[in-house]
Amino acid sequence: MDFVALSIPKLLFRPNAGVYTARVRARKEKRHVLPPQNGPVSQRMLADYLGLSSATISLVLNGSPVADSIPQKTKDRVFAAARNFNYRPNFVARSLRTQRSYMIGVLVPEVSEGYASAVMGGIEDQLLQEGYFYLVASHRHMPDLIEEYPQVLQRRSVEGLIAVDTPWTQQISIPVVSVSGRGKSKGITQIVLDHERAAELALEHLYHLGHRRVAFIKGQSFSSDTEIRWNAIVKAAKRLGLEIRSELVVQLEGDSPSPEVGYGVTHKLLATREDFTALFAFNDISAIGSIRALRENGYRVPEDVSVVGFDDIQSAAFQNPALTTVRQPLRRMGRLAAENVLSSITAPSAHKSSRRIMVEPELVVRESTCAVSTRKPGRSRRNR
Amino acid sequence: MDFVALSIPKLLFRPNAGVYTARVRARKEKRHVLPPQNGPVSQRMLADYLGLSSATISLVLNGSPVADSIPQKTKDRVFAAARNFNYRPNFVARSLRTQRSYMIGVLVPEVSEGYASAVMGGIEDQLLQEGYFYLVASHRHMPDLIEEYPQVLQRRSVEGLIAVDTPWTQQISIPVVSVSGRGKSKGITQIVLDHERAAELALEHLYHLGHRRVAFIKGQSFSSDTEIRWNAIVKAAKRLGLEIRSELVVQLEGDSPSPEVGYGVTHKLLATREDFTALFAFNDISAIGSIRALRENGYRVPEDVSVVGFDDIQSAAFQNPALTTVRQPLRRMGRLAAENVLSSITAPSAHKSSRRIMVEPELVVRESTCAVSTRKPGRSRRNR
DNA sequence: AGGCTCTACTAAACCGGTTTAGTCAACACG
DNA sequence: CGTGTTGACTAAACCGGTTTAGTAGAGCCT
Repeated sequence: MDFVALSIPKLLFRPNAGVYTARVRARKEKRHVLPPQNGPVSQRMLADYLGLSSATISLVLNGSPVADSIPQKTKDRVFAAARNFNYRPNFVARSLRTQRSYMIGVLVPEVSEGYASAVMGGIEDQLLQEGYFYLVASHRHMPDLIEEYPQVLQRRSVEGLIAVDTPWTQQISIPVVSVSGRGKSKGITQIVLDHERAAELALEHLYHLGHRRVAFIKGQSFSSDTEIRWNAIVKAAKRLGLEIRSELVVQLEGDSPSPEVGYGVTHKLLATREDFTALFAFNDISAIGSIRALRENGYRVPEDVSVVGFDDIQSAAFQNPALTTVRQPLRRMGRLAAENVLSSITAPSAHKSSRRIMVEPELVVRESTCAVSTRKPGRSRRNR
Repeated sequence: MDFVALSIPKLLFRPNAGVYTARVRARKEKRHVLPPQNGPVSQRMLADYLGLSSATISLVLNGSPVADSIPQKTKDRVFAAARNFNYRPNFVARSLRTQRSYMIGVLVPEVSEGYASAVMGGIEDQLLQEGYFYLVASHRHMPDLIEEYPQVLQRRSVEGLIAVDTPWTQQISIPVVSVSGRGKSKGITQIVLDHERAAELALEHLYHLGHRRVAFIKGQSFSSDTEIRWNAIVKAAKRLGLEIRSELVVQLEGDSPSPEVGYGVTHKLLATREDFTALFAFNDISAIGSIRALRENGYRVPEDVSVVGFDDIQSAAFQNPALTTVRQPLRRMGRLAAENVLSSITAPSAHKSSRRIMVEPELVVRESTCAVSTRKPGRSRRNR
């Protein structure tokens, strides 16, 4: 009784109570009203036009099993009207109800950088194919942004995250896949290069060419690959019996994405007047800078010093000399990352534990390496 | 009367009529229920906890003027609860109601390409700063994708579009800004390089160095800059009194983003055995390929042939020789594009007509150009 | 006692779909 | 004649906010 008492006022206070009833009446009278032409066509307009309910439209258009009992004739009317009026379901409304956004967040240090954009290319290939889009945020290695963006993206209702070359420490409730990131957190899937194999490829190549005094350029401390790659190098060198002399190891510094960083550090290396016949750079960018520094100091590449890069960026093949380098299959890594977030989203039970997916590097031999020259002492003499 | 008759059944058929009434009662009894811990906190949970309505929460948190009459004490309670329970409004729900997505669509030929990713860097800078995100789609110059993606993005409720290096013919109801695209459609804003100035800078530089026989590499026919840049070159050449000999003009072909395309076309040029002392390439990528081809044919760069590139991509400075090139301020163009979509969105009345915003190029002189050598005949002899 | 103004809030419509639990008429069966 | 069953469809809850129109109650005036 008080149920009625409480509820009746609701009726009276309804600003446009009755409009729906009117609509039903219109429907019953088979008044097929053409929707007035303003903005996009909604499901409701279609329903009114056809003298059906919006529920029916939804069921039919989505091919729901509930619509099995609806005769083909009616379905055809719905399909025809949808096509004629160019009906497009409102994505936001659907997202709200289904709790699906079909969006992935992508975290990168910087979009305009070759490494990240190559990976993004692969991510895109895969995602768009599966009907997903992605939101990108670049943190430029700033810790507070690395902390904040995952939250912001999650608030934007992304269903998963891909972190490229980004250290990851957070716990988050959506699937995360990292591409060559320092992953400490459990529960995230990592796509990593087989660094041991990469180091092996490069060092074996140099070793077989007769190089014994090899200099190294380590990556910047903030780069997530620096440590793991260095450890792999140490291991591979030990296996080959190649001595790593600390005087021949320098480290990149600074956040510039230009070869400048490799250039400076190589000058520093040369200033020590230590002897070496080969140089293994952290990446192609720094290798390019190194070559320039070597040249300016009177060394020929590869005759006096062989140089090996890493990554195989686009311009590596068109340097002078063309760079010998260890290729990371960046595009494939991006694609793998996308595949894995998607499968974690659609089958949340599987892949819940930390997984590591290794991809194999490839040595691309071009012109920046050659066998240790027999007239090597000549170079040495010139140097001292 | 029949109004009541029609409406009463609605009450009776309500599956869970009464739950709301119960909630109101709870509120009145000041039962501050802790929201059960599952998933993110909703506005409703906050409302129940505080014994207020969700409307109040919304009004207070959004600083609506309607909330002016609400005492500070109540507001503080709301703020405190929101903070304590880490309340984050559901973005999708808000989008649905306000019809704002704070998302922009970005159309590019290919994400992993240097040109597009540089522009995207600028777009991102600006958008993220203003609280917007963007969805990227790459069409790889495929006409059907160029047609389709704008629709798909619009269905995804983007509030504006930025088309980078993409021909644009459609009419669309949201603001569009193109960056160096062939824009035929009215109503879109274009960010374009001052190509006349660019051609002038490059040709004047070569002319003043004494070059009179200049070869040209035109862009691929699908690239939106090709035509306009070529016209600018023709115009600038005429002004300088520099003859453009059709035997010295070749055109890039194929969609490869590598210097390969410039390499092949330069070989073809050399095969004609026509004489030239300088080469103006369509972009840095093709200039790099050209230099390689020239070298392989025994020409020194810049002593025998000066080469000018276009764009000033990252690796241009670290080529050997470092490339002289016309710099496009790509990042700034991206930022401008973003600024302009945003202002079209927030002030739809202004900027409704087609606007063109020109940005100025800059000549970056490095090592790939020099004055025509006095021993130029020597080169010629060697060639024939 | 009735009317008016304020203050402090709330009900409920609304955004535009999806989905569950029904309804209702017609027919079949015992 | 009552009782299932089925075919065709719909009401309304729901997603989680925003926003408009309105209410209840207190204080003041006359």
